[in-house]
Amino acid sequence: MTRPTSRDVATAAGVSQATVSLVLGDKWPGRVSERTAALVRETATRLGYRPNLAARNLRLGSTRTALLVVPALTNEFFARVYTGAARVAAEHGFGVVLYPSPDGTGPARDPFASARAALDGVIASSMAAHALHAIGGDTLPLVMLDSDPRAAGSAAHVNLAMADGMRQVTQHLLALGHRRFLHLASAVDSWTFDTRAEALTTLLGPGTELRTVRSPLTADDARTAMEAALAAPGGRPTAIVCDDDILAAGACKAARRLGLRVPEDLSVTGFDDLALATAVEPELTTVHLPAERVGEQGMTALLAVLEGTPWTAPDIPVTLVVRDSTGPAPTPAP
Amino acid sequence: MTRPTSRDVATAAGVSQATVSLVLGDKWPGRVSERTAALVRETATRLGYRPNLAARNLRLGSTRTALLVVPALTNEFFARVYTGAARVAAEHGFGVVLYPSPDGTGPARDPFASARAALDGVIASSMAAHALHAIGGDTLPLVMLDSDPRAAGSAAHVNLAMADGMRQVTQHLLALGHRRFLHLASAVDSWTFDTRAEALTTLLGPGTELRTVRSPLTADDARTAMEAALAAPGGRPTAIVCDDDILAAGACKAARRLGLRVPEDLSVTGFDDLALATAVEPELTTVHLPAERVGEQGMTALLAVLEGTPWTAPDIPVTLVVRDSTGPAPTPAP
DNA sequence: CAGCCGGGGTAATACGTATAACTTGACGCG
DNA sequence: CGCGTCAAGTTATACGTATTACCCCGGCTG
Repeated sequence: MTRPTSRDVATAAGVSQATVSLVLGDKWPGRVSERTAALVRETATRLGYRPNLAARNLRLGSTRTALLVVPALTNEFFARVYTGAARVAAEHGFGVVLYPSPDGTGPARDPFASARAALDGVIASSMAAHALHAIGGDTLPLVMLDSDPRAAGSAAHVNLAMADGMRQVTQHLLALGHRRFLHLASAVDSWTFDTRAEALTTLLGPGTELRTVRSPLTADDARTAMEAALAAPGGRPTAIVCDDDILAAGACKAARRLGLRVPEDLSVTGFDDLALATAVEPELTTVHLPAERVGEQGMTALLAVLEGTPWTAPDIPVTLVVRDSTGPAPTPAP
Repeated sequence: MTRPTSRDVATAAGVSQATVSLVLGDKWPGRVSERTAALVRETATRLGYRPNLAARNLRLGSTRTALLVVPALTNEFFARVYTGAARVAAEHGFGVVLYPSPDGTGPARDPFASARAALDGVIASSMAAHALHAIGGDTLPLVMLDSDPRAAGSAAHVNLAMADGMRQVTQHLLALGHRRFLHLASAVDSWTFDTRAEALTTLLGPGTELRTVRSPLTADDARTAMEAALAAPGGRPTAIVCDDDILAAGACKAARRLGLRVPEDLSVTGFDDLALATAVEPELTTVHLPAERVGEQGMTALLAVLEGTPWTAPDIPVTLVVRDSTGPAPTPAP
């Protein structure tokens, strides 16, 4: 009643276990005759044979499995990163296993144990890098996603052109005449967000004003932050740059609650281009981040590293998608 | 430069490999003295020893790993199912690996191979059941999520009380005076959606009218379907029941494009209670589905099945959350 | 003092696979 | 005719762990 092994197949087919292994591994240029090969294959399927992956992994010393470390899968962005990584992995006979909650709600246990499998390498989002390091994940081949290229030593990097994304946002808003900016920034401490903040600061020239509010990436926080910011003295901002579509949607909603129209009175931009961006009204002007491609390139990079090939690639380009949440700056009425 | 094995630890500590295994496995009631145990542990951490999971799995004949088969992780609902399953799994020393694209874009290969690890059991969403069967996954302990309890033979089931959810929706809308309904139904062929459609049909009494449009679960499809439905002759519906929040959001947007106000002219309800539901305006009246609990119970059920315990549990209750997208039926004006 | 017991450990083994090393006929060629 | 060659397999082994069965020795008991 137990699963058949390669030896069972061998016995049933009247050959040796080695032959079975050779046939099923497609390793028989001239080792096995076509006749016996066919016999072995037929027997294997007849018995419903499936190789024991644990045994194979042990023998080969490699599991063809990568660990993807991300903050939370419920964030559509990371779900898409996973999808991309898993696709490339599958094309190369690899699997991807997740470690989604290093700082989240789950029990913060050893990912290498929770993976329940030996790992060949790790792909880690910078937003979970601290957990990685605390655990000793740096003993495995490592690819970092969206992390500071100057840090992290020898690890391969896959980065989005975040600074350029912010440049596109800024230029778009400046061209529309905006001068008073509010940056709804993520409270998460990460290279990604630092880079954006820095880019925004340097790109806004003289004659402009920038206020920054840091908050967690939830719509509620956006609302609270907005109310405080718009009630502040000294003239309210006309453009709100958000680190995330969720924040942007929250900002739009908060604005309307306060009696402001978007985009007539207030322009709002986001980041990510999630499904949410086109579900809300007005549809969000936002920076499209090709999340799947991040996953794909991350896996590609890891495969290269595993082969010993040095890997490097330019930042993944991002593009501003102009929709309905931005418009000309309002003329300073009464 | 290669990873240390338990034998390396043994040699370094001056004991046998068996002792190392005993100590690290916490299997020493009186087998090993406290002194040597401490020595072994110290040596292990000093060398950075990590047990080879492949070898352990082979030896134990179990990997403590479950496969979760879902349609797509980018659907927030399934991401949350995963999260719940992974949490319970981790509490029991189990891991969860995903097979997310049986009918999606990815290469539809053998999930048991793509998992790259021997599996102890499978948790499968009904929306991917066909793929499971075609592959032979029924040879493993199986838990079905939201599938027909009468089918699938002996497999354990974890179901949401979908019919009751639809009942709450219907009663809510009937109480508001609605009599003309449009059901934006999912085109996916699944017990989940069939149950809802059936419940809706039977719950709507005489004197009511129901039209049904089946479409994929995307906002764009909702829009198209809406335009067709509202332009149809014979009086337009006043209540739109959607199988999904994404559809509902699309329906709201389409309505507004057609010059109809929600909820004054048209009431809209969703299903799932995704983050989207509160991000859009008006916030959606929708049926809250505790997705994490589905994952948790799925994993709990699988653990029970693996222990040979028969498992059964009542349907998971769902609750209608009334927000701003539903209101009294408009009085039939001119 | 012999026997026995139990604490503290070790040697040996099996899990199922992939592959290197070896074997065995049959055959071609000098 | 003898030897190298080659096709077609087979035998043997190692991967790293968990666990069973065994061993040794000091002390207690009768």
